[in-house]
Amino acid sequence: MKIATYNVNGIRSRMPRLLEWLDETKPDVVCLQELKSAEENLPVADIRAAGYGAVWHGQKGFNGVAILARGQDPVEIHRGLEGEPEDEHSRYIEADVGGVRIASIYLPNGNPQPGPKFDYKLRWLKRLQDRARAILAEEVPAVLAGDYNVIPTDEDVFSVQAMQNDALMQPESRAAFRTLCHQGWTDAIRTRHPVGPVWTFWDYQMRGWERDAGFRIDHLLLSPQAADRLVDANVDRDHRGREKASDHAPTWVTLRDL
DNA sequence: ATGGCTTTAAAATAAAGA
Repeated sequence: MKIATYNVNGIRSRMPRLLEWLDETKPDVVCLQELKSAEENLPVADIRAAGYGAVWHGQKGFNGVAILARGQDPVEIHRGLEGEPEDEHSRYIEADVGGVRIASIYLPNGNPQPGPKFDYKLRWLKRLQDRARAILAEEVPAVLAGDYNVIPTDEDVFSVQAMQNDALMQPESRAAFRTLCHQGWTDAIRTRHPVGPVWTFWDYQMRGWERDAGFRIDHLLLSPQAADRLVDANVDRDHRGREKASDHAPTWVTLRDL
């Protein structure tokens, strides 16, 4: 079972790339982020025509997450995170697909820091920890996949100096991500690629792709029951270099079938 | 320091991203 996460940076603008990637790589499950589309404008029919059922959590203008499943309809379990009722950002959706619990996550960016956006990011991380703990208690195979907007370590960024004041790599952001992992989650990419750069994002600005100036912020965290089945994990880097590409590349894990 | 891109929303610029 191949499970991928892909921050598309605007799904309507990215449809040619997304359909091409689905056709070439045929993932079983896809977690999308940054749909940037109101519910009524989502390309539901085009995705279904490509052979994927889906659950969607859209929002006009920005944010927005979805879970796609090849040849079946994901069964929605949860949408949004508890703990902040006034929070209307579409950043979390969770579903069951073929016996695996899947969450599609778009964590707040948090810039500029310090400031209210950074405070929101840290509160959101705390709320995610609470939900993740509840999922672990179910003792099921589960994958928390998405754009975490956290650079976990200095090895995960092209230049520590260039990014030192960025919300993505502040000690508080990293500590919260570490606390989440230490609940019992396995970082699939780092498990399969223990050292060296494995970028998932390259900035449109300052020729980020051409200079290979990237960082690793898209993560797939596996519950113990999923980690036991880990076969491989990687990034579809070449898709970042294509015409009209997202600034993120698709990132994926394969799990052994039961 | 702010962002030299890119997308969305909406009708010219502004917000947001990371």
